[in-house]
Amino acid sequence: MARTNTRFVEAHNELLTLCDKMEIGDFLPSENALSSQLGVSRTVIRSALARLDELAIIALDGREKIIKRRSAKDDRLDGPPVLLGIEELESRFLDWVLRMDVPPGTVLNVAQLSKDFSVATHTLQEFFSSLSRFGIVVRRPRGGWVLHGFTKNYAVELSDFRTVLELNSVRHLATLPPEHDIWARLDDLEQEHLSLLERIDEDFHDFSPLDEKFHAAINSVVTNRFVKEFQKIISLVFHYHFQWNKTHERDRNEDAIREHLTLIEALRSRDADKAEAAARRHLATSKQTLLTSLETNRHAT
Amino acid sequence: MARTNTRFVEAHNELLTLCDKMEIGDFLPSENALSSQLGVSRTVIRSALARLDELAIIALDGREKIIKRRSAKDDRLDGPPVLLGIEELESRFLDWVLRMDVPPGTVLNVAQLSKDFSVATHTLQEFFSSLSRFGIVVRRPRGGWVLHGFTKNYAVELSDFRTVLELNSVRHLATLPPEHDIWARLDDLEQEHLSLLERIDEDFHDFSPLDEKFHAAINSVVTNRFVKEFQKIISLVFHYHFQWNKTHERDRNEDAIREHLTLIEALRSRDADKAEAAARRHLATSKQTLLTSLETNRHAT
DNA sequence: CGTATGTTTATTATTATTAAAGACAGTGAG
DNA sequence: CTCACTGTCTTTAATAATAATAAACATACG
Repeated sequence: MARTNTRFVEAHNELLTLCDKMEIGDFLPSENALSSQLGVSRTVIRSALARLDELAIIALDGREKIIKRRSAKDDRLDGPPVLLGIEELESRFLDWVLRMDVPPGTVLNVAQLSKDFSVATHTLQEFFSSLSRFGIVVRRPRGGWVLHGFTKNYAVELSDFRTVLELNSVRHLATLPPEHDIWARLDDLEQEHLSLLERIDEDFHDFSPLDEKFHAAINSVVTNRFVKEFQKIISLVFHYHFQWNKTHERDRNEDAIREHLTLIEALRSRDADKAEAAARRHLATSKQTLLTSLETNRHAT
Repeated sequence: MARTNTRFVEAHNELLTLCDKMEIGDFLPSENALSSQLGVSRTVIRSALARLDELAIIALDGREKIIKRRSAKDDRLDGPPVLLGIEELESRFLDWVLRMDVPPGTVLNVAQLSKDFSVATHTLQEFFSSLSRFGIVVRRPRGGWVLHGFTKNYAVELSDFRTVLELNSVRHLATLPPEHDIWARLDDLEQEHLSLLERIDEDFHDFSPLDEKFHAAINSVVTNRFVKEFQKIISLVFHYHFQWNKTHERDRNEDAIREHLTLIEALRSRDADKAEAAARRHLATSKQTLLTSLETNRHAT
């Protein structure tokens, strides 16, 4: 019970390799030095040293920590299974929703999911709480969580919000000086789009990552933590749903590529109005595709 | 240890009053009926009934639950102290940051705060996790939280984000038909502004709530959960900092009132460009005020 | 045969407990 | 003396254990 002693085990083993690197009879550095070297607190170092003393690998005598013998395989400790942190959890959870096609309204079982994802239940709770800010999950009155996002209404509002943010990026981008990095990136992206267009019949599946890359590039010119935070959610939801909707995928993607190219063209001409119009057109198409995909999948409420 | 039995205690007491309302010798309804009536699970009802049986207030005999006697004062149970939920916590926490003038970089002590706010530590953790989406607090590498928001950079990015959202609202508002509610609300707000302007020398403190009301009205025309979520954070941070900055408060507020009036005027003329320009000017002033207030308070990084 | 109850299982919210971090004070070598 | 080092103690956060609850299932009664 209580927290895992991963840090202790790791420090202990690291200390072993450290001893083996030194000569028998040498003195180990001070506890303070060791703690800052291994990046753990002195408390951990002291417990590890105490164990090494017990194993007679070192001899503690006041300030002196004399190395007495080499370490054996058995001296090393096995730590508990490492649990994932909250960052890894995010992508794993969203991937799960995506792949398993979890419908809105599903009750999320914290105990079960924590096993599946091998995280502490506690970590999942926190994670859900943070997602609840975006309404993707909501807390039920008496405990428990429900997957709530990914409904039609949600999609509409998210699309609209995306449009507001991205039009702002586009307007800003059109005013940037020619020496800005973005122009080179746009040139590269243009090449990638043209190349994909040539082999669209076979490789239309490759559009999705390219789409994400393109929109990420556009938004990268605005350095704003709120925009970036939303970008993550937005790109997730869009690509999630696009994977569902397999109807006319080839044609949709071809159209989208052409819209992207038009936007790049307009941006390069530095005509803000033209660029905005092109962006607006493309975002409207995206929104429509998203809504269609919702209807064909009957996940809407 | 483990969770509180609040639900049991409450159901138990409710059941007592229910019995007292009926005649001695009557039969209580079925467990299912009671559970749906009191809004708790059958398990809770069964535990409560079992206790009432022990106290000889009712007699359980197969399906029959016969009322045997009236309840006494002592039969009622006292529940544990009620802990606050996560919603109440939000306002209490933000209020604490505001009043105590907690500087950025402060390490937030979950154990201590959970006592102060009388919530479970667990609840605080979840709450911080949700705030971390907006960067107001951030998680430290090995556990713990730091108050991170409310720095200069944060303020700049928040202002910019606010501008993007609010200009969008303004553009939208200018296109609304005359029969829309918003026009009447704007008329009312105009009167309130004019009235405050007349007595500005004495009542300039009254501007802050009016400002919030005005901006809330503008944004109310966009029904989007993301916009609304942000509105909450934005209005908090702005009014938080404005309370700090007492320099030239009267003049600042008078200027802001005039800017509001100009914006109302422009909106009513349905000239989108004019309205946008007026809004942009006002938001720029707001941003400047926010930055100034940060510098005078030396909380910036 | 349907409704009510008895029983079991699953799941969550919360506490108790331990690991780790950090503070403080004492100690001894230079 | 003093400064780095160690011993001890306090505080804090992460996790396991646990009680409360919900829900599912099985059984019995009318």
